[in-house]
Amino acid sequence: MNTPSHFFLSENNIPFKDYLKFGLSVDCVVFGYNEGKVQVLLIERNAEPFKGSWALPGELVPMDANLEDSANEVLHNLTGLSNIFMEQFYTFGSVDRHPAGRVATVGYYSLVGSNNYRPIASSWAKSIKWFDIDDLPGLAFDHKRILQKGINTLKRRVRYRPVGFELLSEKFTLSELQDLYEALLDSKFDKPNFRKKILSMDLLIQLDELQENVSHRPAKLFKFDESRYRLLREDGFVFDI
Amino acid sequence: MNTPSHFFLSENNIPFKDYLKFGLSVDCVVFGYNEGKVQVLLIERNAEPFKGSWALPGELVPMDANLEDSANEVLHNLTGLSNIFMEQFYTFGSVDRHPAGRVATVGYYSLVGSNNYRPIASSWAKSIKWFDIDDLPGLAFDHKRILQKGINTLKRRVRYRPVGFELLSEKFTLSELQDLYEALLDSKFDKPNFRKKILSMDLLIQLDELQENVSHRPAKLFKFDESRYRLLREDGFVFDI
DNA sequence: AAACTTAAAGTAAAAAATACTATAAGTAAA
DNA sequence: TTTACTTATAGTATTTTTTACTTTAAGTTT
Repeated sequence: MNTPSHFFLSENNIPFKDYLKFGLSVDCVVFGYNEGKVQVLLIERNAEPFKGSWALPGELVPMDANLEDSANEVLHNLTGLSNIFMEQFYTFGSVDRHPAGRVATVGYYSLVGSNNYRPIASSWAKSIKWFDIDDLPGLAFDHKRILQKGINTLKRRVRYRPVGFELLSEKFTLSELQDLYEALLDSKFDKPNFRKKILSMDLLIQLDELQENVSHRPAKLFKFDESRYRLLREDGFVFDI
Repeated sequence: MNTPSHFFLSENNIPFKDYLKFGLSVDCVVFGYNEGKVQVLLIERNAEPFKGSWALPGELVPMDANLEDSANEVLHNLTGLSNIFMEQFYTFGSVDRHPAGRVATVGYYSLVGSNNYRPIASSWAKSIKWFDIDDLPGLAFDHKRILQKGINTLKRRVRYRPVGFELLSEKFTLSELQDLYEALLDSKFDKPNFRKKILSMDLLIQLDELQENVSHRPAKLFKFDESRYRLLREDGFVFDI
């Protein structure tokens, strides 16, 4: 075949409009972090196909909506939150991935801080639930593959971008941060060395507050210095853990 | 709005088939490397819209073709080559990105070794040409943005994956490799140190051959040890330059 | 007050990155 | 055929970073 790009009429005389029969959807891998475990938010479908199956939250993109807007809407419907960290990671378009037509889906992942999440009451889905990423149910469509790719992407990107902070409360201790990174990268770090490394990046603001309700010496609280990060990045700094 | 994922009929009663009106295309950022310059292959369109403009090679995905197959076909038509390194990097789906309909496009980048490329005679496009990535013409559609994202992606990924080798001939000298990395990352490295770093990874096979037709001491030729790389990766090794 | 737990600072050894020097091995010009 | 020139390649010493480990601090619980 020899179909040039974006022709109104291709060389083999297939009219342009015959190419306009795709569905496009977005599917969101929503990551959370709780009690040392990285989690994802799944919905239980309440419509065919795959009614009753667990699935990634997503929607068919309306003809007049941009992809990002559509993904943000899914997230907003699900959590009630706006302005959540979100990034596209991959597009899945196998011919047979949807039983009812040719639907390509664009995968987004987002990170929900543990203090941020409010479950939403809606007819959206039969139920919504957090699952540990190492204890997942079977999923509808090709969502297993999408989810796995999302997890791999997060695990890779977390080393080179300060995305980890998005998963914590705004204020956190260095030990909490370390626990998170250990869960994400499944490895262990030496505590004093982890402190030194993180602090030497000069990306954290130490607050005048201490941890509360712990039965031991409380740790100092920190928050991520967003504006300083932007500044450093302009000078070519690359976050690396 | 409240459109759940993949319903046959959405809650606001829009029939499923009314969502199936997207076009889907692939656009390829084909990277090459020549005389110390990183280049991309562009085509001059010979059909409306944007007839006469430079553009990324791409095509509308046929209803019965997978995305990767479609991208591979574009590349095959363009260069006559198969089995070229290729990776998806981002999907662009703005409502108004195509003047003739709602067309989302999936961006792929590929790397063509400098010994590999054979220009193709075809009705594909008015002309095909390599451009240095720091001296690009205006482009059709939103291809400027797509290309820029492709370049950024390559520059980021090149640090953590041994993609650089794909851009050289199968056999190369360490100085050639260094020049390539200096062009990709625009920075300079100390020559003896670069050698040591690369060789210490144990990813190169030293051949019993020397560079030819140079007016100075010829360097030893090396090739990339693909199978060893796969092996190391299984043990968690991450290429890092 | 003593035992316990985690925070946080400090220190020394090992490893890696960096800067630089020296030598080798070819071509080209005198 | 020697000398100059260019690039390859080996080697070394210094600095910086990472790693492993020790010590002290500051709270809670018994």
